[in-house]
Amino acid sequence: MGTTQLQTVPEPKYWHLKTVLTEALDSEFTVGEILPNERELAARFGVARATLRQALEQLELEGRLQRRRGVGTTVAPPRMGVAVGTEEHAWPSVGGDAWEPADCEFAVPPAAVADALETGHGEAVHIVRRTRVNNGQTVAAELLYIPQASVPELTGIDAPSGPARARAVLRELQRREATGQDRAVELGSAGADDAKALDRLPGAPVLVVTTRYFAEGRTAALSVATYRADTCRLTFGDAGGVEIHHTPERRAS
Amino acid sequence: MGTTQLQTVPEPKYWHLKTVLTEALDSEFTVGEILPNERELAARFGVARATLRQALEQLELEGRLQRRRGVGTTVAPPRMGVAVGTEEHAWPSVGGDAWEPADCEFAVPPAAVADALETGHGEAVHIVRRTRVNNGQTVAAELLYIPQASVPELTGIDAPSGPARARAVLRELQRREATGQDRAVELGSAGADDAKALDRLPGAPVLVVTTRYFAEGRTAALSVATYRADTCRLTFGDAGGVEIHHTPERRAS
DNA sequence: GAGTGGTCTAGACCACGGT
DNA sequence: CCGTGGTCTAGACCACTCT
Repeated sequence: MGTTQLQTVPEPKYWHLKTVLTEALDSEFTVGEILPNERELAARFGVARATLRQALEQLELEGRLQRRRGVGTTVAPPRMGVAVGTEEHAWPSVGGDAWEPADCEFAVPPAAVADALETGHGEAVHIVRRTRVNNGQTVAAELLYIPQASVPELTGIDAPSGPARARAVLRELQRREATGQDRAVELGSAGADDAKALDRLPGAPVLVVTTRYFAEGRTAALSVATYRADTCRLTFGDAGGVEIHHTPERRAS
Repeated sequence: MGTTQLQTVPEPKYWHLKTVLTEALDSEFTVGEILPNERELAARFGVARATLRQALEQLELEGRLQRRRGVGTTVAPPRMGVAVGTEEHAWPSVGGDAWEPADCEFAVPPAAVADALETGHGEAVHIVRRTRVNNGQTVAAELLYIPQASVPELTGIDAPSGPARARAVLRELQRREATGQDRAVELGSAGADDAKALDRLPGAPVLVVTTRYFAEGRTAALSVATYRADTCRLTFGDAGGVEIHHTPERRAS
């Protein structure tokens, strides 16, 4: 079966639209430029707005467009590479990339998390919430589950919650030199709280990175981090990750 | 799953619908079970079919449902963990997981690929196409770009194309002991050919894994693999990857 | 042929951002 | 306030799969 498809299959309109728009983006638009609004684009292409939107949704999924209610549709910059799995716990901000502790509580985690942590199902753990900010944009929201056993020397004299508490727990965890292994990536959709943290609408596509941290042979912590799928390219390994662009980009002047 | 009333809340209907359906899936359905058709579901919830479909689309994106035209909507099994980055080139089928060479050609790659390979822009390379089959399902389609310099001893006496040729190129590449590094993962949508290989519709969400292989200090090959985002959870590292389930699943009896 | 999901239309109203 | 994208409706027809 050759790659040439000269079949008489009717290509869906939104698919053809997407192709046309992609070519237009490559040749006639610059990063950050605002597209005509949906009603005008639909009229220009002679399709219903819903059909036009189907094409725009795909392009947004692929990171080519950015749409914001009340503002408009803009041409998105190439996805930013976000390193995963190197020095996740690095405290100092390196190259405009940093984790910012947001909150901490001591509560019972979901059953599935308790299983992975090998703790009892009713057992409370430290739950640290933090966000990852890269070049001014929040690219990820993370929930870190840390059993009390992993931070035994943590006393209760600090603040019971809030960023200060989060910092204290993380500092204690870091003293144990937990190393991340057993990492998994899958597609998900942002929940209400994650969506707010990531400045997206609920249901926005996210890449869910689940990491199990080990220290001294035991599971020291479990991290569930949701990354914006539209703007992020997750990179692994020591180097910066491969970057394959659709087309040599023109830059806004 | 009774007829629940939708309140006049700022929460979108499809979002609430998704929540209700999620709970129903957890409690009242078993893996593989067929849901009522869209028209009936829409009527049962008192919404338009388009709205119902919006909820189903999200659930399919999250890997909870599987929809097939002409068949129906079924409850999807938990995502399968697919190891990435360990023994990608492993020849023998291990545990029902294997790469199957499909084709090979000698052609000029896209400019972006040539850049990553550090070859000239007009220079032809070997392009191997193969698919990854896991437990009977095709979970990934890959394009492997291999410069002639990486397989210098490859002679032209073999078949010029086809699976046999693909096997020969891969064998030669493996002799160089290329190791994968510099890996990146991002969200994409399946093209026409990938969609066909993955048994999905064009535009289906995929996880694009880009890997640069090194041998003797040089870039030996570049791999662009698209994994089905609905059924796959990509796992990294030596172990099997973390598995977080929504809910303790019931099994079809 | 019957039944399913996939595409498409032409409207309407809502929520939000900037003025 | 206006203009934007987001949600929603009630239809219609098409492509596909199974029997």
